[in-house]
Amino acid sequence: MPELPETETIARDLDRAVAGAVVSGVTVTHADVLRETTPADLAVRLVAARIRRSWRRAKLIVLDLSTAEHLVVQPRFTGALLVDSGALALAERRYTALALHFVDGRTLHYRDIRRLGTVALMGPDRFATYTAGIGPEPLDPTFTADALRTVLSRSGQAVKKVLMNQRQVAGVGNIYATESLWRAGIDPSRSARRVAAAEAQALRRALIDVLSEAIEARGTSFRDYRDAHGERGSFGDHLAAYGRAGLPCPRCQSRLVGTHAVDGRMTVFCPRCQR
DNA sequence: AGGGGAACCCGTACGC
DNA sequence: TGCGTACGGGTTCCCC
Repeated sequence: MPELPETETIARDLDRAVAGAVVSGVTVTHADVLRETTPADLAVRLVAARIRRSWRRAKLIVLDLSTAEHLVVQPRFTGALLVDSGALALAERRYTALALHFVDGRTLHYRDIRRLGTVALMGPDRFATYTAGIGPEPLDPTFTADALRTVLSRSGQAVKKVLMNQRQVAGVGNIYATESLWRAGIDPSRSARRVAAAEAQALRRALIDVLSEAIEARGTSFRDYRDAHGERGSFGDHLAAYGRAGLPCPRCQSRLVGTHAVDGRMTVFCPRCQR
């Protein structure tokens, strides 16, 4: 389940690997991952295009093309982008849904075991509209405490749910919402608009710190996540709350509680130091 | 507006 | 051993 740090890791690795590569062909083996395009249309629009760069927006990997179009990959749970220079094992290619072949002989696989992930091809206008609907990037300088407070004040929903809503804040999912709320000492179920200014400031700090540290660690490998080299991230060793229900809170030693009460998603928090 | 539920998909875990 | 079924998980969409 790649969130912001995992997606950032993939996008950076991919940028090093395939920026400048020119597409020579496209193979679609599972068309159901495609959005806003078809296999035939994809081939027409991608062949001869050069990949300008690979970057991240929210939990999306965006490949900018020389045609001014954008290939937008949303890996969801099991999606992965793997660069094959000829050494990729057959088992790794088994779940390829889409492959871009490059003039230099390499292949970029979009592999997705459960195929809930998506790949869309968007023109510049469509891409602009699409990204305009996504909330601010937490690591952007414009994501100030005031900006976060404005977002939170607009909703009476649980603060954790608001953090995870991509229209409100970009790139934050269950792991990093859980961790940042633990660090900020805020109960995940508390109404967003009841988060005070000082708390919003602490929450902003916690989000930025947690996400930055996780990028440094190349992400958290829970279940299937692997980076573009097939490697795991190491931030899992630093999680204080996520996945630790029943274990002692690292801050106050109280027993961490796991609940599905917020948005039907597993939430772990410390009932003593998160209020 | 906000809440609930379904759909998307298939490996994994489990029951028999 | 094998077959059948429930489950999870982020996002979107639909309905109340």
